[in-house]
Amino acid sequence: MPPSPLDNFDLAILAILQRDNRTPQRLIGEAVNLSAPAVQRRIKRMEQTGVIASNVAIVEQAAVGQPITIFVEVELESERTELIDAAKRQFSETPEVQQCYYVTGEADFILIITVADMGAYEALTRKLFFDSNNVRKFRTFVAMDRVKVGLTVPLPG
Amino acid sequence: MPPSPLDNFDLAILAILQRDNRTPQRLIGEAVNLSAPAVQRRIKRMEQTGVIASNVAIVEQAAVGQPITIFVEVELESERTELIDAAKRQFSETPEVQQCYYVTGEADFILIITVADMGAYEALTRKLFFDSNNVRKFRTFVAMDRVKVGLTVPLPG
DNA sequence: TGACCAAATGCAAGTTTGTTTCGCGGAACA
DNA sequence: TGTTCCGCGAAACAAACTTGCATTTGGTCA
Repeated sequence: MPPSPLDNFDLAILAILQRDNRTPQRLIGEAVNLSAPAVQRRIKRMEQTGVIASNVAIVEQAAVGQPITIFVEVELESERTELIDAAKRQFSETPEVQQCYYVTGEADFILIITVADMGAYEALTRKLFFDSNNVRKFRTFVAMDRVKVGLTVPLPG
Repeated sequence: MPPSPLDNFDLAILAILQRDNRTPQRLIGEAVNLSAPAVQRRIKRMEQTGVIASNVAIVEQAAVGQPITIFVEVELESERTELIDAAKRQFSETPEVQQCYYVTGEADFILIITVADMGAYEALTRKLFFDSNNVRKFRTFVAMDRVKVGLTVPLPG
């Protein structure tokens, strides 16, 4: 069964939910010219097929005492599959690692880290990088301005 | 007016909403030992004070034809304030630029870009970097695996 | 210590929103 | 032309959210 394609109604609904997923279905319906139940069915289907991965509240990190965002490019010593997987697992399990990508190019991983202060970051580098004997080197970038943040995907239409 | 501090109830509520912001307030109340209206009032307050920045649906980018994620480190020619601001503005306005950070270190900006294919990325580089006469150089990393993605903030407690 | 005030709570009623059911109509197909 | 299959809208229904109010809690000051 091919994942049922999305039509323009679905895309229009997604565009709204991506901005505010608590918009009442009635209003969504008015915006896209559909009845509320029709909107509801489409949302449900997109949730079940994984088009909508989740519904979450975005927390302002400064308000919960984690104002600092840091990027790290990590380069490993060995790229043996099992070591890569071990690294993925460790990064995934670390709460301060907000995002982790395995990439091509001059680095192997790119991490986005959220911490309270530089001391916390320093402690984290020890745990994640120095205590690992598979990290060749890492480069740190400290965010001065989170110019644009989100997981919004550009939608056709 | 100092931003009213968050107590353990608030943090517990945030932890839940960060995972699923459509959890019924009744269930949140049971989880944190509070009545539903109390939960509702706390959520409302955190929304008004900006602790909760927004409520959004997370869209699976592959499902909407944008399967490729790319990192770019951008280094500018000049760091004059007004040129920095112009760059911030342009990156912010570009839908394919999902995230943009102004950073310290060997680069000035780090971008996370979402595109349909490498052709789209190539076109975007032309528009964003080559057509700009203030970009000294940029380095590209293509994500092979989005190991961990989200905007979840680690919460104390 | 004791009285007062502010803030937050729980309960219950009222309102909005979300969900299911049902019958209808159009498109694809034989 | 008749049949089947989907998806729609209207209405009924269920669930969640919201508000008002009396009460409790915690802290301050005489």
